[in-house]
Amino acid sequence: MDRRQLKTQQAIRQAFFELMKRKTYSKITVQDILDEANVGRSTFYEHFRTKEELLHAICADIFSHVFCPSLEPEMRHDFSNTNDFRHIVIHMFYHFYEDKEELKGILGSESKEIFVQDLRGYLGELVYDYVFKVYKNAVFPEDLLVNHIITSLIELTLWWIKGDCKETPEQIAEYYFALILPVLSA
Amino acid sequence: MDRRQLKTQQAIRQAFFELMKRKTYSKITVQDILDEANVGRSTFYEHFRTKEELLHAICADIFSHVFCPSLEPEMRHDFSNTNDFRHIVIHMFYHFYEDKEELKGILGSESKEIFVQDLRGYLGELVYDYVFKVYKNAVFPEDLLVNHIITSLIELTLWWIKGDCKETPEQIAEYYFALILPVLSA
DNA sequence: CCGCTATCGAACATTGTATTTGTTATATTA
DNA sequence: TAATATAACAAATACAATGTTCGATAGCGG
Repeated sequence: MDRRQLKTQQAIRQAFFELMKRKTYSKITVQDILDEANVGRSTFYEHFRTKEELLHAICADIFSHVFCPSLEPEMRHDFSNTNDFRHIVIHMFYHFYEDKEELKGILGSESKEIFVQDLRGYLGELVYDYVFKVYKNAVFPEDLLVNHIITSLIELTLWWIKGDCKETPEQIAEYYFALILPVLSA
Repeated sequence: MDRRQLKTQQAIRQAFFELMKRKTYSKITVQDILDEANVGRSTFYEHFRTKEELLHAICADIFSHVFCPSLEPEMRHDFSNTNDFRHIVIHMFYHFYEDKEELKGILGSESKEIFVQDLRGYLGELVYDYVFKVYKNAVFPEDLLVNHIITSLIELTLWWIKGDCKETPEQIAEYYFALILPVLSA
């Protein structure tokens, strides 16, 4: 990739994070980003169609580390050992901890919704596969249960990051399974 | 209140709901509302400072029925009998069922966030009081638990309405407590 | 070194918000 | 029912932000 493109991509992303320390997502204008990143107007629009597309790209960056397929080939699509899912969750929390500062910005404003929406996408299949290895009873409708398991994970994440990640990733994972396992084995 | 004011208030609210059947919240412009409601521009701004303020007002309308203080004086601030909270929840689902159509519109677009935010406000104290009548163990941090109980209620509501309220209010309430009671008495 | 292309920046069209102003219509109350 | 208050209205306007276009310039890779 052309160095120039790379440079502006980085400049824009960095500017975005910088601005997020000071302003709320919806208050940040494209112009703000251009000024902060020292990038021409038309250049920005050659890279991203809208401000929202930029945010999606940034989320994708984050998730590409979190849900990296290559790093954990053996723990995918095999939940015969229930611990695999536990490992993935812990792994996720570790990565979120690394991106703590950026995430605090994103989750502290309207951008939260987009982040959550994207995260839901990634967790969807994953949780679905998991739940039906563990879940035996037919107390709940399938999708209600899956929705609750996903939602609980997401909301716990939000709570954790909002509170500045005081607990360790392992501790948070413990909390998570303490919240959902009683339901799965009701 | 002046009949004229009442009339425009109703016209605006009704126009809003009508538009929500066709468009997403963020796609609805003030102009759309003016046209649909047959109301002058300046008139609108004499009633609401912004479109968002209108939405808050509409949410307040809905919640005023749901969390009506006068209707249930005996079941407030007394959770010595745990069933009181159960009744409030069922009562809530009943009202949401009545407002089903409107809620589907609101929850089906960006307006969801504002609705949820407002609902959180109403549920906050209520759930807090409830949880610590029931909860005995010190497995979770207080606010984590409260957050989870509130969130689960909200997300279950969203799931239910999105799915067109196929279950009865009582049924949904059952699901809710089946989701949270195992956690509270872990 | 040459050709390709990314960047620049200014201008522009567009859309939407919110305010202001003066006029008209409709309530309330005396 | 007449007088007073005030709500509704239309039109004009300021303003803020988005997204597009275009010709010139500078930097990259082969």
